[in-house]
Amino acid sequence: MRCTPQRYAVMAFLMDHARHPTASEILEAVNRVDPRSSRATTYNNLRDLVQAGLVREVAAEGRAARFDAKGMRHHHFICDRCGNVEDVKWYDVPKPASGSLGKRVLRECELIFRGLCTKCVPRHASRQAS
Amino acid sequence: MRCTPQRYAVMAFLMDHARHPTASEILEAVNRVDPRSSRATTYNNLRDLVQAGLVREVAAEGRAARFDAKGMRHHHFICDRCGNVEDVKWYDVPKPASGSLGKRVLRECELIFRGLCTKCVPRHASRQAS
DNA sequence: TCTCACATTAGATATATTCTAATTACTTCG
DNA sequence: CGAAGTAATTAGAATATATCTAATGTGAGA
Repeated sequence: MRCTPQRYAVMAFLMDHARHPTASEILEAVNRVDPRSSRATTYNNLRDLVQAGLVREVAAEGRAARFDAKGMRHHHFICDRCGNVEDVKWYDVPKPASGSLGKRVLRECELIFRGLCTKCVPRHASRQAS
Repeated sequence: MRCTPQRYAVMAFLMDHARHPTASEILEAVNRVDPRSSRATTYNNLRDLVQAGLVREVAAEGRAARFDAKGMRHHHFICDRCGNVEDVKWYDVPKPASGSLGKRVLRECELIFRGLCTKCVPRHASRQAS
């Protein structure tokens, strides 16, 4: 895999932003600076980077896929209210009772926390303002 | 919230199928039997059921949202190869070190395992056939 | 029965992603 | 350097997914 400017820009952006941007956000951000990159290229590059193991696609419910430079391992916190995905410091997780996984081969596991993020906690009592 | 035939059909289908179907799959399945239900209704009902706490939207990477009747709690196993989402018997997970969550309010947490599902293990060594 | 709030519907629209076919750029070889 | 082959990029079309709209249907209580 070559290191093209577009590919590099995608990777660089992901390394800089722990915010788990969507493909569109990445595309937009990359295009603000560099040789205009097209939608297709951004999606292609994201796919390639995921395949190469440099980037991870984050599991979340939202409609748009979110991405994450595979740096330090971490768990994820998803806010019930604003939908933001944030990182939570990694700690080891106990494996499931032997047997519950059957013949499956386990590669990794990750925790997903749900609740209210720091920004949304103060508004806890109030209804969804929007 | 009334119990309409369409809503009931959605719920019934989800209770019957631990397979985490997508909205389209639910729509299609429901329409095979009952008074034809429309896309909009299915999406509306899924949204209502999620809000009512009867159904959960599953966190996975795929493009289409997947749903899950909120029966017994369980974790999820996502196959690297075929993308299927399967249930894993629930067990309690240690809370993160106090402090890593900051001011956030934790509501629940769930584990996501990744690896190869029973069907895909035998083909482990081989390349992706498709 | 009448009425009103809630449900449903078809289809249009919006959003997200992938595909296609043509072009461009890098690398290797002469 | 220049030709040729391969990979990358591109614009826009096509597809998939989700939501919206406005009209219509339905059921419970007055």
